[in-house]
Amino acid sequence: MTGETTDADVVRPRRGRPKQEGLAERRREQIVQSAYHVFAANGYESTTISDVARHAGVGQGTVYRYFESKREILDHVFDYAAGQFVGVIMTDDLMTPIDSLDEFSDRLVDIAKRMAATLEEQPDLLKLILVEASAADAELNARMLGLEGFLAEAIANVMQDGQEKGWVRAEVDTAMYSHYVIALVMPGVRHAILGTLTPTVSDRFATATVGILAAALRVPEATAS
Amino acid sequence: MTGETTDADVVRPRRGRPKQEGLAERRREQIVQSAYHVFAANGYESTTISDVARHAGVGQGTVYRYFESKREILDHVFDYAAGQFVGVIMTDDLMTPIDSLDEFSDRLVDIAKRMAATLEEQPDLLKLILVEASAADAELNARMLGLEGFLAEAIANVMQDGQEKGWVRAEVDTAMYSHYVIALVMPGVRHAILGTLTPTVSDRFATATVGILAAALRVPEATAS
Amino acid sequence: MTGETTDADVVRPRRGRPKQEGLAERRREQIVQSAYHVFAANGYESTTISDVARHAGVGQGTVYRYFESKREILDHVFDYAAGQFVGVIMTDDLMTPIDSLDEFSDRLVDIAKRMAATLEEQPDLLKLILVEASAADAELNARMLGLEGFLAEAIANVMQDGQEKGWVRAEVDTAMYSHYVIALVMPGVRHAILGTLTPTVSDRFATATVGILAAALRVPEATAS
Amino acid sequence: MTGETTDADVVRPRRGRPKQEGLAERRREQIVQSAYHVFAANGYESTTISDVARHAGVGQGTVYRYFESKREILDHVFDYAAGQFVGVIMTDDLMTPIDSLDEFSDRLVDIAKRMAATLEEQPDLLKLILVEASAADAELNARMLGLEGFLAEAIANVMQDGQEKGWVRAEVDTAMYSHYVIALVMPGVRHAILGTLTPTVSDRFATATVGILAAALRVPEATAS
DNA sequence: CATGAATGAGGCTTCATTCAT
DNA sequence: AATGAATGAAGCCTCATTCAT
Repeated sequence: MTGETTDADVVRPRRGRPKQEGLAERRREQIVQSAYHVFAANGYESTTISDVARHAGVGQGTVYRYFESKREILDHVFDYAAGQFVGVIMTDDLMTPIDSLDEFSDRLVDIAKRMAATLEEQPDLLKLILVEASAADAELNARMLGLEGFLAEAIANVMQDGQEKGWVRAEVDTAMYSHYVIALVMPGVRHAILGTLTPTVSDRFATATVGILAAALRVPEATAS
Repeated sequence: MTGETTDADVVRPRRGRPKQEGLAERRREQIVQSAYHVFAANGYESTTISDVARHAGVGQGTVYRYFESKREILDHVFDYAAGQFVGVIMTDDLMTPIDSLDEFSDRLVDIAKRMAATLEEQPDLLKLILVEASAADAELNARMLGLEGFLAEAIANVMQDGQEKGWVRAEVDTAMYSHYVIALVMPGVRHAILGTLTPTVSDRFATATVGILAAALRVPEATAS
Repeated sequence: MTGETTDADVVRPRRGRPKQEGLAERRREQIVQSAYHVFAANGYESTTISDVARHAGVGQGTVYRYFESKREILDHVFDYAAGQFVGVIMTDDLMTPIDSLDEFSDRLVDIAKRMAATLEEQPDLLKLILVEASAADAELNARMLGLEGFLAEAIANVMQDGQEKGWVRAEVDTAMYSHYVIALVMPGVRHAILGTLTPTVSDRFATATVGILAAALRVPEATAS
Repeated sequence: MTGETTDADVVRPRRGRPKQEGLAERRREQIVQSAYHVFAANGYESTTISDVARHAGVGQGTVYRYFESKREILDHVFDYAAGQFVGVIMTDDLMTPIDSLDEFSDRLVDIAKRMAATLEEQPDLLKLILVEASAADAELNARMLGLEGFLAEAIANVMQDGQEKGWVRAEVDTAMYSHYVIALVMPGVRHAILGTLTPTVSDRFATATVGILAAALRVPEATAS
């Protein structure tokens, strides 16, 4: 109120506990990751905030300092999981052009391997994306579809490029087939989620997936001719 | 559990009028069907017993005369939905032998059409089987996989027969591919669940599915050589 | 119970526990009264639903079978208290015409006595109306003012009648004074609320209230002369 | 931190710079005033310490350096409000003797005007004293009554003096009537609290209040005689 | 001193399940 | 057999208060 406060009072130069920039973000991540695990383990509805807090090693109240509601946490968990998922698939080498069906197959197998590896470490990743997301909520479901659409789009581009380059049959409905590429990965993915994936079985899945895809896309051997 | 509870009350061994033997069964079905609808509409967790009872036109207490718990109802709902689902697919003509890839394709398209029709009437059918079942519970999830395995088995048989008859490539890993047949149906199914299935789109899905499958199974044109 | 339940099922003739018409209303009253007591004793905010339920001798869940929320209970409690309050004041004899200031005073004293008696039995009555209502909520506050306005209106009517009949000074602003009649009752009321009202003190309040009012309304002595 | 926490730390007996002795007191006032505003705006129970701190422009923790508990703040807020309230009424000129009923009336109108002016600036003042105080707590309620008693006492003195000087009827029970003076101010006050006080209405209130009071106190015109 | 992060007790509310009629 | 009333456990969320920095 009065002027004679020497200088301070107005500038309020770092008084009190320093605000620890970044703490908030770290806490959010910490909580989201914990939520990710317990949601995946028990399902969203069956998980209590208490569970999340305990797993994160914080009090329940703390959770609410960083998220408005349980539902908001799920949103972030989905983003987190989707981010990881996409991260596994979308690597730089994905962007390099593909010039033959074999390359495409290799690339797919590559991705599949990476995914398998990731899923081995984080078996919950897809359960969360696939199951919890669809069960939770129409809105989240839509976002999941968005993610799928995004992937399909990328795949469709590759296939179109392949058509131009001649290693994909011209008749292929790329917009459709892209979704089928994803669908063809699912059987393997599901087993991975369930944890029943020995290397042998994994190979069979890879072979089958690639075999079917190759057959579907391959330009008919200029038979006879 | 078993009958010998002195005075019964549990089994009520036909004393007096046998009552309508089927009455109890009818009530159960009535409740299961109601639960099926409301579970599919709102999800298992978000549905209250009250909702089920109201939809069934009975009191909540009555529900508990026929089912031990909410969870048990879900079991039965799953069975109900699975039964309907299988019923659509497993018709007599499925049992008739298949002698060519075209026949196989036709048969698939046939099934797909029947499924599409069913889903149009009962859009919740698959949502329940696919989404609610997996979200609810490990045990139910296992049963869902069992159902899938059962279907895959049937398909594998057909394909093996096809190999013997020569209209399926010998290299095909039938045990695996059968799962992929199911996987290839999924993109269309998902759209059906979401209700975004115009006839045109439906056709594209059918063409794609059958196209891919045919390519995958087809015996290479007597490459002559 | 009725004989021929042969087919019925449509008419559903009193099956199950008879719905006990009136039970709901009784329970509501029971809960409202309990709430009335505990709210008055501890204040609305400091009272828990558990308190209300315990006082009513029911489970907390039961409370929510009859009221949507704690706030809704308060509404009903207010109505209940206001009803009782008005009931004490608005008796038949209040409607009989008044022909002199003395009669008016007597009538007021009468009401005051009845109120004092009521307050002795239910010391919380006014605390609830006056204090809790105003503290709780703008809306409830408005309703309280409405009640006051209603009373004032009645009093104003009597005074206007008195002006016509000549026992109230013509200069009196009846619309205003009516509120003051209520205001003049308040000192006594407050003491009653606080429970510090011996008969002697009560008399002094009555005398003072009536004395002031009489002086305010009285037509100047036989101005004639 | 510092080693010599021996005893000090609490009193901090002027070591080094005496600090600004009044600083603590200023902080307290600052917080009390903020609390006063938010309590009045939202009610005591609905206000959080966070609200108070934010309004005061300090951290929540800081609040607890100056007050033991939320409740203690309310105490001080009450004192603050009461102090302001009394300050408006108890001015020097109040102490000057009063020699006639007219003077008394004038004085009352004067006070009323000052109060009206104050309430216009600080509409929350009385809401806090009247409503929040009574709702919060028996102890605070008692203090409120104490305040009222204090005012009544002062008024009673004036009236007694008036009796001696002859401008107040001898029959007047001054100890009682003093409370009624306050009561008669209430209708106007309430409207002021509610903010529904146009100048016209204000005049009517003033006229009515003074009119009633004058009638009640006035020595009967030594009629005839 | 000041601060904001952390916390856990506790409140309101929902709902699966039991039970008297 | 059927019903709806009753219940209490449990969940989400708020917030007064404590404490490390």
